[in-house]
Amino acid sequence: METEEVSAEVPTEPTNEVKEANTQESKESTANTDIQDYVTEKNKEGGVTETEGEPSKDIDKPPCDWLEPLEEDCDDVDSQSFDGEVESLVGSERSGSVVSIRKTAGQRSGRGVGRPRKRTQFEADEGWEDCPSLGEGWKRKLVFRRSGTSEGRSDTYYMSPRGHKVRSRVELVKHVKQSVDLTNFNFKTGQFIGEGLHWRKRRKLDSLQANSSVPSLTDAGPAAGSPASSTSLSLGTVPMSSSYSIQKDTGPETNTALPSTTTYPIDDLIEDSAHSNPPPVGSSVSAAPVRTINGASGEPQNMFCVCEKCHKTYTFEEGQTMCQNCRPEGNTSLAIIRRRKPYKKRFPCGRCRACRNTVDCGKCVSCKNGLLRLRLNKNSRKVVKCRKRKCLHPKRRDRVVKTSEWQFSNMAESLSTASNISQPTVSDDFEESQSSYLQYSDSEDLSVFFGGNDGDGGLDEMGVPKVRRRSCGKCKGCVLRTDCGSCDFCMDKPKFGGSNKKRQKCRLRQCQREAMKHLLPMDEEMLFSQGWVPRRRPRYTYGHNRNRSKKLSYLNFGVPANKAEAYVPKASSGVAQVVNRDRLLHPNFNGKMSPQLHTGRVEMIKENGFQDSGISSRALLSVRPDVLPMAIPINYAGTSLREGNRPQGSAGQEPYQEEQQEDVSCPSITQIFSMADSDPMIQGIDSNHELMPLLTSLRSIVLPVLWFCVVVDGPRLQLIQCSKRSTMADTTIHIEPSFHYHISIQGQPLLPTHRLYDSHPSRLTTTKEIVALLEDLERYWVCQGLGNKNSRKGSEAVFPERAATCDFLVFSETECCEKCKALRRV
DNA sequence: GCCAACGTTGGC
DNA sequence: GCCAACGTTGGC
Repeated sequence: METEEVSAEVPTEPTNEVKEANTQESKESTANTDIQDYVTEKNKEGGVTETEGEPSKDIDKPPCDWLEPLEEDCDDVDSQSFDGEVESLVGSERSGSVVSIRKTAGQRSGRGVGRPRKRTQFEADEGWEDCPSLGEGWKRKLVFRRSGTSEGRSDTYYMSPRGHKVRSRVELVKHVKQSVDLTNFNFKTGQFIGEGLHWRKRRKLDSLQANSSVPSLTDAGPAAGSPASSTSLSLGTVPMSSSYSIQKDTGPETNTALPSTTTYPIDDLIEDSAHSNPPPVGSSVSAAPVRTINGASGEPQNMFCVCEKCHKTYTFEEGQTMCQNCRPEGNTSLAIIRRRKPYKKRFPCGRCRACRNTVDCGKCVSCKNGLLRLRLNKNSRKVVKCRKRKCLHPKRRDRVVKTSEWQFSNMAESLSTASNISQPTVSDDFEESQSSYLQYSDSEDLSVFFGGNDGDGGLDEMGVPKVRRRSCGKCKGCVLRTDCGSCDFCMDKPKFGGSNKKRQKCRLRQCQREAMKHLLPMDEEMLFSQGWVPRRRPRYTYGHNRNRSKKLSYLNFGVPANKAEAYVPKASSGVAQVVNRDRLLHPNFNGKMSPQLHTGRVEMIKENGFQDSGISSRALLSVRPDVLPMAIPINYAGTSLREGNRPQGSAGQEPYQEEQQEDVSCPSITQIFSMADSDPMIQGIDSNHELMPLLTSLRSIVLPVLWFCVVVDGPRLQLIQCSKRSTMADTTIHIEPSFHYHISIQGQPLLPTHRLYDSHPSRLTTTKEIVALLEDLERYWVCQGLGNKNSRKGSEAVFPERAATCDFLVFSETECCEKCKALRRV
């Protein structure tokens, strides 16, 4: 049977690509041969054997309702791996890419290979090929994903002549907009339209809203199985067993599944049906569901579909997925559409008059039909929704979630009196009906802060996908709209020059309330009200840990052992503990704990400086042992818990150490407040030295982020910004015994004429004055000097060329000081 | 136990 | 299509 391809005209896809592709057919016969070779191999790898004229075995599989949430097998097995193959052919490295894929597939089969850790394919130097379309020096690279459901898919990267790696079209535009117009540039292929063959982009069906079609091996049609069709391009895609496949029929009705068909999202069909006139050929929008691409006139021809049940072809009828023989009664297009649009499903608001109505009217069409149905079949369980009870203000899922968040936010304000929290008001009817989602959503959101469930795979017990619940929307982190740009998660972001591996939210913007649930409930509010916030969002544990209790399943929101410093964000207003990896491994910690366990534990921030050590001690006791804030000891010089920091109300209780040791199942920290007694940095200063009280005070408070006080020869105190990611990196405040001070930046003194000195006393005698100075310093950053050639790159230290009278410190919104600016103009 | 890596989803 | 970032997995 001769089969011709049907254009999968999807909105936004220019059909001139299609035409162009046809004109290029003969030129690309070699490419098609390559495709055939590769697809044949892919088929073998995938265990799929498909011969010309024979139906794919996949076709015989139960239909995959592609308007339902897809199971992975529905599209992954074929489409995703094949997708990468097509992309490889699209690019300039046609043959090479195919080979690379094969290698990848082979590697994949081996156990223990796994994805690269230390160096990703993107980072690897090999595989880059010249991309002359963008200009000299530009390189392009295809990276094939090698794991999970995206295995075989490819990402396209570019590297500028300067070595900057570009991961998206947007980034690319930023780089070349001065010199190259990318309007007609195909990011995937690395070519401009008109340069060569342009395959129609494949698009994944990851969302029904995306109006995408599902590629499959059968999509390889011309390349994979049919030499006869090698002269045509498969531009459409087909799900393995589409319920809505359409093809141009060139032969008699047959029970043979065609090697290539084209599918259309139902939504497209709905929209298409609304158009009376098809768009002109070449327009980017398809107004009708079926168009031939090779009909000379461009006029639609008779279209046929494959019945999803018997796989016979039948004349296309809008909204129908089966032939007339298989079509059940009442199988109207609208019925299908309504049933298969889960992502647009709306939920009753639960508040309107209709929702509150608990009694069926008995008069509306729905009620009458329901009664009739009951008469005909008393066992019928079909729920009939009285039209008088149909929600007047249905909400989309996300709106429902927001509602619940709003409810929580208001409730959260009265956290201290948890008994005041009222349950969401929903009508009985609402609860009884299918609309329990709202209630679920509310309770689920509340559970975030009151010991809710976790780690159950993204679905609740009712099969409803969980919403993302890591944001209360009210806390300081949630309210913050700008990334700090300096935490590790920010540094990972492409916009900050990162490689997008971590893909996590800025640490400063992570929900504080969400994290607080990892503390003992009785103290959550107290800790939070006192400004304690975990530094890192909690981890969920799955897999072999999934049987652990929910509480214990949260094990860590600390910092990796080797990145403790980097994890502390810049925060002008925040006050944080200093984290020092080595000090966290102080022998005073329980010897049973591994270094990794130690440093991977919790780090806490105190948002506001505090003097009341009792608060902090109480907080410490409140934290579960396995989430103890490791940074605390550093700031508690010479003040052990037993010596006076016993929490309020704890008189008569067992000593802290013993209390901790009771819990043998969790790591414990003993004598945590005594470690500073042996601090070698303190040993260098006489206990009667005038700086000692100030040092002790500084150690007993929480300094701004990564400022740390040390004693140096003199003796004198130095407050050092320890984070090299801070704008104040390598900045030191030197406090002399006379309490006079000066500031140095990168070893250079900040001139006494600097404005910073004006707003602070000439002597720093109290912690308050010091903290004020530190916080003031955080408003500045280091002058970038004369040029930007050495401007900030990641976390590297910057030593730009400067004016002799450089101010060194300029407000962070200013690039350089006036002196350097003047020199720049010269 | 831990986390880097990345698939995935939803917003825009 | 891009982006942010949540959720999960597999290797160490």
